[in-house]
Amino acid sequence: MPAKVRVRFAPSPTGHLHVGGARTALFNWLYARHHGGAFILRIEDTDRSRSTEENLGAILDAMRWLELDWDEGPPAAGYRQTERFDLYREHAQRLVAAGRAYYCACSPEQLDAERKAAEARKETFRYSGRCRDLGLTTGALRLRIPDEGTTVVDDMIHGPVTFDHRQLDDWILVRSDGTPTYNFCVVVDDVTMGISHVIRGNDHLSNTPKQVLCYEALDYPVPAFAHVSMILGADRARLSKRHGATSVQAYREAGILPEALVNYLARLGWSSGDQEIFSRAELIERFDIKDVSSSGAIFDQTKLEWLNHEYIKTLDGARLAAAVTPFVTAAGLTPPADARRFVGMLDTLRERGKTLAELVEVGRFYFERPREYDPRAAAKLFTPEGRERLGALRERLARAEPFTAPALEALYRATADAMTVKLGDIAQLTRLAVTGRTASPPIFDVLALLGREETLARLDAARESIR
RNA sequence: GGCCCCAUCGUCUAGAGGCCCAGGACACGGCCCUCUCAAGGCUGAAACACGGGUUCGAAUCCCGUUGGGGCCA
Repeated sequence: MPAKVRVRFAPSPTGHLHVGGARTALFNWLYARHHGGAFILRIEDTDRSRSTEENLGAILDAMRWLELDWDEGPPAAGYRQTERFDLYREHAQRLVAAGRAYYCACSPEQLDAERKAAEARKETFRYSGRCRDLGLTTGALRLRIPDEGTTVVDDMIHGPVTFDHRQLDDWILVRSDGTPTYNFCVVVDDVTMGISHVIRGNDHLSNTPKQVLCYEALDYPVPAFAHVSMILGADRARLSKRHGATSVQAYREAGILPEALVNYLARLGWSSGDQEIFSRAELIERFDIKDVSSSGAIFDQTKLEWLNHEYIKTLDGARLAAAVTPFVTAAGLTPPADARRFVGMLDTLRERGKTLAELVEVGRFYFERPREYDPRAAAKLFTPEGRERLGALRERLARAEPFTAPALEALYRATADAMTVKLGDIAQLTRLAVTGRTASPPIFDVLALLGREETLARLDAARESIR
């Protein structure tokens, strides 16, 4: 029987949740949910100078927004590295006692000189191991690495990766000031938390043999590893701020739906046949770490927006309304009090905006009267003749019964015939008068949603503007 | 610099020796639909980095080159 699956995501609260981190978290989460295991959240906050509570809060918030719920982790105690120093100290002592680690008193200057000398000889610098058998009791604690042989990391994505011990240093576990190093904390944490599978970014692959040797020195079973490729910018360099938005929060603020971001991130480097859209349940069912690609993937915002649009098009009306409301408010507008009317408006908008923010932009006229009319269209349509037509339309609309889209369309078609003009002529004229623009949802839907009173008021205002 | 990882359309990918003169999706072009804009339907252009092997046969296996990325400094 395979051991119970326990995976973890370990962000540093030195910034917001990066989309690359979010994808790593997602893969861990999916792996846990697929196998009925546990997903653990651990906070790597040993870098006290750059870690803040605000960042931690923002990360937890982003995780919750993505609905990546954790089975263990904050706010429970013991899931922050700053709360675990006793554990690191204890394990360091064990290694010393077992003779697997030793103190090194070499000064930085000495090491530096050796490094320069090695460079001068065109050799790779590697710590000499001078202090190995001195039996020192202070200084930096180093792990004793075998001189010969290799360590093979059997990666679930990359397969076996061999590292020659001659390339590895006796690396430092604890600095001379007593603080444990990152790689050592990670090993101790993963071991003490019973992590079975370490799914993390590709940037950690090179450090893995050092960690494996540390597990072995500690006489602990080595977990399985899966190194996921990194997310790249358009220039194939690691995705960073200079490429634009990188944080989950930024996408949230841009009006991306969490299910769309999850779907996009899952599909970035992972696939299941030709399928593009996956519900969360399908993702959990289909996800297999073995299907994750070993090559880096460029973050394509255009495709994210396409996916977001797909979700916007199919989202339940009430949920869409709830999701859009903060964006309406943020634009300084107010959604209609009548929830059904609001949903009706959104139904005409959802095909026309790829993000929640765009929905508001494209449907702005629903929430406020046009402040101005498209100048080019106005020059063409708001003529004395246009004014007259608007007047005729106004009279008919005042009597239209019922004031519904199909009825209004019939009315307009009859009117066009009576005026011997094309439907488009009076439809565009009306659109400009009511929305101020030349593009909008079907104009009859718009009029019906706005209601008779508002429609007539806007037609009057438009006629007023024609002088 | 040393070590490690990676390499299919512009992008995300399918492909685990013959099903592939390479399939899907985004983006892009055309046509249709149409009160505008969208959405939708149909359709087009677009890739196995290069060079050697192995094999009857290679996008798929091996070696090298080139290019990109990462880690250690």
